[in-house]
Amino acid sequence: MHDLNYFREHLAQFEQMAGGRGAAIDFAAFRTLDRERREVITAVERLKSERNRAGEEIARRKRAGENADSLLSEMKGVSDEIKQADGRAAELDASLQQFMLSVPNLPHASVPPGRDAAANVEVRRWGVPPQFDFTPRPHWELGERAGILDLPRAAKIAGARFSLYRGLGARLERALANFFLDVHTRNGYTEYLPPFLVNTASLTGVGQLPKFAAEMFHLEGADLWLTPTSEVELTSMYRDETLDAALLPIKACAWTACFRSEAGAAGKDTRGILRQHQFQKVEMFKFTRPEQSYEELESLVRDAESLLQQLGLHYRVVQLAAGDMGFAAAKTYDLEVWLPAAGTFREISSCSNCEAFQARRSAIRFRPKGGKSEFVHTLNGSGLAVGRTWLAIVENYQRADGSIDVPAVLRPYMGVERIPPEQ
RNA sequence: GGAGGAGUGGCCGAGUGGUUGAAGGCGCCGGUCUUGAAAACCGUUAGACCCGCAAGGGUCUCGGGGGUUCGAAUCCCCCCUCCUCCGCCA
Repeated sequence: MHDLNYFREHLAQFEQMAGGRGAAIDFAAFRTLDRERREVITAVERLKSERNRAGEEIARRKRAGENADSLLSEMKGVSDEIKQADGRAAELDASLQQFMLSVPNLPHASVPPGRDAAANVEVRRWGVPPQFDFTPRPHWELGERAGILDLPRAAKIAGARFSLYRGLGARLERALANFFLDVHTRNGYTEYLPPFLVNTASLTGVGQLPKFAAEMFHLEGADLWLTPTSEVELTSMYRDETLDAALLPIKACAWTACFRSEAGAAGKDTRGILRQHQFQKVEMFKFTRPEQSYEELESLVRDAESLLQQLGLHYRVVQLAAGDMGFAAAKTYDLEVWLPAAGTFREISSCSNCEAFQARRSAIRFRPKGGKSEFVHTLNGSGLAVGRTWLAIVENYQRADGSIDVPAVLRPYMGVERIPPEQ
């Protein structure tokens, strides 16, 4: 969310941004609403000021044993007026709030313009694609043959877009999560294990609500949703707090399951486990001072990259264009890993600086030495999506016989050097 | 799930309808003193919003929401959170 005064004074800039992002925002409605709201507030505050003054006078007269009946009956009328105007002000306030909550973040000056992924810019590449003297198989074939992934039975348990890992497949998933967390904690990120269910206030604070309710699972009869990403939990743990400035930047990481309804994704990536209703992710998160957030974004990306490098997976870093970024992000880098069966790069991590957008919604501040409190900047990045790393390893490390080599860094976690072709 | 208790400013803690945005203490920040520091003393110390070029003025906020009243931290109703005991449970 944006600062109301800033928004009002820079409307042209926001109108331009909305055009660039393809966001439909009714600026005319805002102007009307904003004007009316301020008129009503000004009027009601004048009445309240009058009431407060009269209240003091009534108290004074009563103490002095004088009669205050005339003032009392006069104020009765004023009080009714206030009640009415206050109701109207509350309505307008709520409408304005809803409007402001639906305005996406402004892209940083370094973000390439463009409405969609076609305008994204490749920043760098690492490694080379593995060479095969056979046709590489997709992970669902390899997984099924090796007995480490059972999608038909997952469908029996829960339905399409759910997975059931088995044996060394389950172990690989667990090994990856442990490996990621071990690296992050060595790099100074504090490990958290948060709730997987989150409330409406938390989702609103990060920008997931009110606009993206359809992309999540909601519990019946409770104000709880299945978390779509632990970015929600890690942001919200400090909601309504003023952080100790000396502690910034604060670095956190967490392993959680993530749940997405993938509404509107029908027909996309239906084979395999690339796009699931439930997947695991290790998230990296930072709370920083405003002046250091872009520097911290670069190091966040490098922290994510180092995981792929240690795993020996070929990848590229892509900077997202304005129109391809998430609602809350001011600048985003995606890490895309090479998938040999499809012969394409696919997203495995997304690292964003949200600047003060989430901090303002969530009221997360810090106080500079001797100064007024300010909003922190929040950054998040996957480090990494575990399920997608799983399938990247299976595909990139496959051998002709259908067995899968275990990357060296994972062997201590796996206890084996290779996943055999049949189990 | 049942019974009881509690939620006040960065923290502790007063306050049961009328200069209480809130005593007092602690902490923090600034200053005086000091070669420096400590101590002592003085001062400051939340956020949001509205009017205003500004200076400044005003409104709201005592877990959240609603109500009673000219006026509510103080009275009433609903909800939330925490604590204790019971039940249940991994």
